[in-house]
Amino acid sequence: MRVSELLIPTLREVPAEAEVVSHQLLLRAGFIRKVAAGVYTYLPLAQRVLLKLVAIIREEMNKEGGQEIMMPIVQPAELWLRSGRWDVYGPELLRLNDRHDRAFCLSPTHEEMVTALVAAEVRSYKQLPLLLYQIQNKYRDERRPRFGLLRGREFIMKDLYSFHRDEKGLDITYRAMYDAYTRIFTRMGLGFRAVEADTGAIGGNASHEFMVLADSGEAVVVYCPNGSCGYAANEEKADSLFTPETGGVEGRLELVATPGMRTVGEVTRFLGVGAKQLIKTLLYQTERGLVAALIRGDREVNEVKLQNHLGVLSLELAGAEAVEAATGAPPGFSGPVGLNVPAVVDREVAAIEAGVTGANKADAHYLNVCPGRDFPVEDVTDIRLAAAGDPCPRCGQPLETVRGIEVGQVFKLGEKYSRVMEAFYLDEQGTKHPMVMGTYGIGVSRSMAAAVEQNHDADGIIWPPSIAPFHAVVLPVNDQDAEQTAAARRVYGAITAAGLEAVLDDRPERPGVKFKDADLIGYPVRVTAGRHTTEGLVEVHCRETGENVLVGEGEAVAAVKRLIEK
RNA sequence: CGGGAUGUGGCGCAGCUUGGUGAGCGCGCGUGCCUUGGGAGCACGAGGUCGGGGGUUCAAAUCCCCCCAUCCCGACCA
Repeated sequence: MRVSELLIPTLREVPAEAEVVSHQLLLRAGFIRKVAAGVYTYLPLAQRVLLKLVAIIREEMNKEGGQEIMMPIVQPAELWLRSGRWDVYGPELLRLNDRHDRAFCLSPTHEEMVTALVAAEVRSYKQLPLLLYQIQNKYRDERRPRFGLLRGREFIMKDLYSFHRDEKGLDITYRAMYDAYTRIFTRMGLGFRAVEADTGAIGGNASHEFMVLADSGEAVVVYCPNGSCGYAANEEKADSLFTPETGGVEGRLELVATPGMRTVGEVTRFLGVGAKQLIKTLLYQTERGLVAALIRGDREVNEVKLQNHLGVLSLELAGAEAVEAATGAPPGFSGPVGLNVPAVVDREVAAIEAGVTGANKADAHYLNVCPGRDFPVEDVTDIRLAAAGDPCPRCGQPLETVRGIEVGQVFKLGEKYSRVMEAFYLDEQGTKHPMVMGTYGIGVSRSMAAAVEQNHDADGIIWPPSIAPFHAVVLPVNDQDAEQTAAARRVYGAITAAGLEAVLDDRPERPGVKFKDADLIGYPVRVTAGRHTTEGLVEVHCRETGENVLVGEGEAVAAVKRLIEK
């Protein structure tokens, strides 16, 4: 294709709204344009990349027996009322009403719809397992869309849903999907890591997330640097070895004045004690009422762990009024002594001999607080957030953390949806069972942005060849030079005839403009027809390495191939 | 949802404090000349409801009120 005929509106300046590099470069290089906050149009170059990503995904899904279907994005409320998620999903579900005032939503995911379909059409164990997938737009009314394609309100997802007669069947497909995902992201040229993920309060017993490692990622991955161990989990799921430290020496409970000292930092400085001796008391509001979480002063609560432990659907820190009503003191002075709220005690707190806590009185703390003596220790568990430096739960080496962009997740759903949507099958004996389900997602549009986050330099994008919009650009330096333009056309023709995808930059622009655009757009290979065409030579340049070789016109195709296949 | 900021031609911005002069600058765009190995130069030119609505005033991009949009920060670790 000719660049003069393509819609590639590159920008010299960075649009003010773009914060992260993938957003900036995709805008500048003419891949995307914003329509509304978190909603984008994909221009021709982006569409080509998306089609490549989709082709890779489709191939690997089909290889595992997936059958592609298409489902409505607009879905009736009844479907979501049946699963209970109409109420649970909250404001992130983009809802709308039709002219008859019937309620609908734009689907953020299709478990309900696909399970209803299978419930209606599949009856027998002979029809299982069944793997259905779709690649479509999905919607999430983010409270705050940001980072361009990384956190949009409309995004493209591949979701595969698997239906099995039992856990054993699910395990096989789960493993197959895990392997397929590994192949997919490898083929996309992404540096990624599969990590253990949390399965949430309801259902499910295994999940992995596929993280593209990038500083701009919103997710934190905790991993063990010991290669032979290989432990890796997302921050919410991550465990660490329990290494109890008995802080302090048992003594008499003592009330001290701590005027205005609310935070751990303030209290430790004021009293001259270590943060490890502080017992933070956090009050959470749940649908079953207030709950206190006790955690060491130098730790943070892992709310996912806490929520799972409690088995509640909603969990959020209580407001100042609620804290005051329950403890009699403003936030900052809460403590477990005499507190009439059920408490979850972190196992590290239980090990403290004599700690410091809020006194449930404004401007006062207790010293020498003994767990068990001064307050009941009944519900002990691990509710702390793992952090860098903690010992690995498997091998004990210090853990490290890295940021990542979640591009895929595989999840064992179990029977949660099949039960509520009544997806049952009959076994050989004619007995009815709920189907066992799995769900496996890939963020397609997000993967494109993640690829840019990971593959760029000061000049622009550096597409991995497997997902580049075109493999090569052929660039005549001087568009007035008949020899150069003729050579460029010949090489372009040879490259495309060889089955590669190329563009010919035939614009009547000065060379600098064409070079800059080529770097910005990130074609993996550039073929330059310049001064050496008089000797029958063209330059073949690798965007990634900067490698530049002069070859005879006839060898240009082979040189391009070598660079994109390496 | 809370806080902050911004909204002026396609993009990036100035002008607003202290109301009144032809609404300006750079880039981009069109035409012509010229130039051709890293976003050239000259000339001419097109293009703007100053986010929207209301108000104050003889007069509003500029002051006041409301709304909308966009971006950033935060969303409470006691």
